[in-house]
Amino acid sequence: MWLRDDRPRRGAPPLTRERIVGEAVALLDDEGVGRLTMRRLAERLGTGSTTLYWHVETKDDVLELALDAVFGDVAVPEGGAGWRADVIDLMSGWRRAMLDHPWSAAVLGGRPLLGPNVLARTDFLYATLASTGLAGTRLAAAAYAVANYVIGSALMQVGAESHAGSAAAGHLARSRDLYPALAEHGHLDAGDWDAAFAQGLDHLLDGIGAAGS
Amino acid sequence: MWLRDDRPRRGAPPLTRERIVGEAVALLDDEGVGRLTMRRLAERLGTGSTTLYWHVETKDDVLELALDAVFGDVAVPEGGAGWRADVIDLMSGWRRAMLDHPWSAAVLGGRPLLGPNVLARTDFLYATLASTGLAGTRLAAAAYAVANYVIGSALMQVGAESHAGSAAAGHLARSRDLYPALAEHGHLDAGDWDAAFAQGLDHLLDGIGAAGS
DNA sequence: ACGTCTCCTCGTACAGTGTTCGATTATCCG
DNA sequence: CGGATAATCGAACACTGTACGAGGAGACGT
Repeated sequence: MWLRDDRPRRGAPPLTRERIVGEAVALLDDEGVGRLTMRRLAERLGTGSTTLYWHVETKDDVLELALDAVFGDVAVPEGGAGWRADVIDLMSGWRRAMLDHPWSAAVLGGRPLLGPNVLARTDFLYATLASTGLAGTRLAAAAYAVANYVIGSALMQVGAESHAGSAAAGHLARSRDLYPALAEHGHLDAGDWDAAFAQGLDHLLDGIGAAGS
Repeated sequence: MWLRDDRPRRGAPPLTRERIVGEAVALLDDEGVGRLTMRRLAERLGTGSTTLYWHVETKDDVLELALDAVFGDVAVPEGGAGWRADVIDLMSGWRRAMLDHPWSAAVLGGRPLLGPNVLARTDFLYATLASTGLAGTRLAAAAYAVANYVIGSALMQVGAESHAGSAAAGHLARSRDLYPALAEHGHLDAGDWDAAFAQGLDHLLDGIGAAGS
């Protein structure tokens, strides 16, 4: 997908890959991943559905492009505020982007993240973490740990919230005796997601900081 | 889904929910999530496709059940080896289960994890982490952090490996100047996933241990 | 023995899906 | 103006999840 070639052809056509992706994001935001259809997408763009296949190889391409577009909204910090603040900054934005587009969690699975927007932010993460003293494989592992944590967090939160207000709470309460520890300390579903995310990230960065110096 | 009722009826029928789920897992392992079809699944079971809908409400139910079945393979440690070893033990098994069934990463997205197998293991995680001194919301956040990390790790690894041997490496090399830090320290794709996972988990547990005491 | 009821199976059908293919138009270069 | 090339489109195909209603099989009360 990211290997293909899409240089602008002659005479800017009214239908571009950018327009397709933009409308796809809007459609996904409006109706969710289950309702994204080539025909529906084309309708919103005022074209025939098969026309899309001239600009895009497959529906999966649209999803991949839309996903990377979401990460394009993540602000890359200016840097210089100290590695820890910069990482927290970047990762909070990353998480917010995923929460603002909940379908991104479903699209993420089993797919390599190779879009330019993702790579640019990953690169910043590497560069920032390098100033802890980590390097090479150990740096890569630390960067992956942070990225995996934020992605997992957003994923789980989206999943839990998709169930909000349902009978899940009652279900958990009913099986109180089956899951005693869970019942005692409270499932996170009703809790403060932001604080939990910040705390977990703190733990992880504590560990990384200790390892780096 | 987990709220519904499936007590055994009169006279054990040859087609049970368990058999359906078992065959679904086998089919997913064999051919991947894109090839799971009600008709194909029914064929492997020797029944008509619409018969499945008597045992299962929707195709999504099959996926959810299959997903929880995967987590049923995760061994719950005996406990008593110390909280840290126990957590590492549980989480390594969790990760291995997801890597052994790569489709699970794709199924996970945007879905709440409420299956009994997941809950039982989450409960163990809570109970084990409680012995660090954490409790209440702070315990829940720590548990979520660990779970999110392992899920994110498996997710990313599956995604990266699904691309193995493709032109991705060449693509990254070609954009060396765009992503300098990434190029310098090496992407993880070719690296040692197991070691990276262990190191990241170490970092996280270091941070949690320091907070708990 | 018989009707009845409940569990379970299945064939048919429908509305929709992603994608292919060939024909058709629009737009530029020489 | 001719012709190549960029872009659009309609029709068609194989396949999807699922609703619906018709049936079969065995247990039960009488």
